Amino acid sequence: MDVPLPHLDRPFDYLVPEALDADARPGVRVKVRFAGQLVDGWLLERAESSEHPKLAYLEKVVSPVPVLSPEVARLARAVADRYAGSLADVLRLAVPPRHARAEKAVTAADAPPPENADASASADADASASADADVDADGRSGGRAEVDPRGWRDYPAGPALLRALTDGKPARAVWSALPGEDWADRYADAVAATVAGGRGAVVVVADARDLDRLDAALTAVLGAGRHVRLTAADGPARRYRAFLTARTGEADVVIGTRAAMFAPVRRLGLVAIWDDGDDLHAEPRAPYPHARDVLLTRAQLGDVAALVGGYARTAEAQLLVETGWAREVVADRAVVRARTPAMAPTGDDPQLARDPGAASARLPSLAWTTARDALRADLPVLVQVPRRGYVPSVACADCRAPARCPHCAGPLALPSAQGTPACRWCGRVAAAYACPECGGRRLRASVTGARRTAEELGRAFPGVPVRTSGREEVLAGVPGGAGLVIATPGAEPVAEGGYGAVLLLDSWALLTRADLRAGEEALRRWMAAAALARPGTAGGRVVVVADGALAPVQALLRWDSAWFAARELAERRELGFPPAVRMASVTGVAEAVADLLAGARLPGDAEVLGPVPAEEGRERMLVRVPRSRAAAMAEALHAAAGQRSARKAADPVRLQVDPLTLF
DNA sequence: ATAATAACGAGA
DNA sequence: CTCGTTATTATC
Repeated sequence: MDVPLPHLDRPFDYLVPEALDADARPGVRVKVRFAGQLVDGWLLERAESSEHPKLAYLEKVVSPVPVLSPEVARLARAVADRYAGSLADVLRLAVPPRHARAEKAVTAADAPPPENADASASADADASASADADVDADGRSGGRAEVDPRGWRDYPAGPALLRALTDGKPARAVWSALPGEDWADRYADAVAATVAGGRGAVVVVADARDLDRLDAALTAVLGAGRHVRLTAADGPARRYRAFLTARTGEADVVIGTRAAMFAPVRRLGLVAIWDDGDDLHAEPRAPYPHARDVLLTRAQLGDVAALVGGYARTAEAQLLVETGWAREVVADRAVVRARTPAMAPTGDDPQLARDPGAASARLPSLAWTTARDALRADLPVLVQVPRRGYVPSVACADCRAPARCPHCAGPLALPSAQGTPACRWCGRVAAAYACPECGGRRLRASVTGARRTAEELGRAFPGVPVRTSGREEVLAGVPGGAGLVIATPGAEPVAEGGYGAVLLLDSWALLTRADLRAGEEALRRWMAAAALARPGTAGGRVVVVADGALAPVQALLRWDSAWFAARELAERRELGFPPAVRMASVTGVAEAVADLLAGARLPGDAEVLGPVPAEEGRERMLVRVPRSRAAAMAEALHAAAGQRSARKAADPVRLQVDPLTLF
């Protein structure tokens, strides 16, 4: 039933009229009369009989295409259960809205497949045997030919991973990519290995740029037509068309943003996610599932291999490794050292005054000389700056001159509305700030975006082309010669041949966020930028403007995010934070939150924490349980939400399991 | 949303 | 004890 009310989150029985018998197959959309009105619904299964005494008839089959595959139906139920949500909410995410014209175009070409094509949904031998027969009949797969592991040879466990994929084994890997790694090529290899074994794949990336890169890499390996892109950004018609192409089995490799995480794929053999720490992987609509968890659930349910990769490792990925659920795929230290650019932290800057160029660019002198040297060697330089509006820097309230750190001339910023200003570069607190221009002591928030930084740097390095890549315009790549590239995190273009220097200027903004993931996120963004530099042996250098003693900075310098992730996970165990435990947040007006929690039959060892202030007028309570009680907690909260919705409680309450931000 | 149904209380 | 009204709950 396509109604989001949690107390109606269960199947209902209907009679199938003679006229609809042929079309009324599991997986089709239907309309039924429910409580007097016509509502949309899903036909989940056909049955001979019903417990229910008085059944109504199915009103209509919206379309005979069984868009909901058995595997996805099962997955959606599991995801709803994990996230204390309703099946209807998950199905809204899993099956894109119908587009009649697109449907006509696709189904005219080929008829929907017989149900036994969904071999991945069941582990039964008959289904997989017939699946193998299909492959040979298709002539699409040349048996079990081994795929060239190419760049995977740099990782001792890499070739074995590809072999396992080709052999159809449910291998599970957490991959830490080397700096300079062409991750898209490696993912294309993994998909090719899966396809060589006669199975399909789903790969999820964070944004359109990563998707384009993966698309190109896959086209190079598989050719066109074997894979399909599925992303909400393509619009309803193309999205539905891509969805149907996968559903009919015409394409058995689906790549996309998180809209693709539920994509129906015939004989699914591999689910993969790149850069699982990117917060774009968290679905903002109820029940707020995370792409990584949806894919891992899929792997778990379906005897499917899983690949979780990134330059940086998340605490969640670390947990997979530590529990033995997945194996890590990492390079040997010697290889890491050979590939890593030369890295140096810089905070204190006693030489600032002696470098007029650095002063005018408002850069610490090590950063400035590093950039200068790279430009002289005719190599591009990447400067990573905070996203506009991310953490506002401040200016004098009287004369509007930007407030600069008295010590290193870095921009000052206000960590919170009433906090004292602190330097974004060296972190020093400027308690007794006085404007050097007019002597004013009052500050106002201002924003120095990428464009402004670009202007300043352009003046410091005259004659050098300056490009910016940020929210408005994201560059995919830049040429190899001398040039400055100013980019916000996540928008760093790839440079031909690699950058000669990468300057990471936003350390303060990243590290001082009041967020559980601040350190992890900083490291992730730094590594993503540093990965674009040449190896140290080829002149690549990275300067991070931050205290070299900080753990995330240490992890960057050693290119060891596994170490950092282990540390991070240990800390979260100690503090009792996810992913070491399972948490849920309950958000709403105070009475509603209290009402829901009062009605929830939580497991005995559940802790209720809070309230934490949320958006205006709301409050937020956190429920914490050991991971072994996760299912019970989700069930209890979902049931309590059901009770409330059944008695039509006025104020809505938002339930989020493992929310991305806790404070 | 709306109908069935349980709960309740006033009047006979 | 019944009838009429109101809260509750299920909705195939």
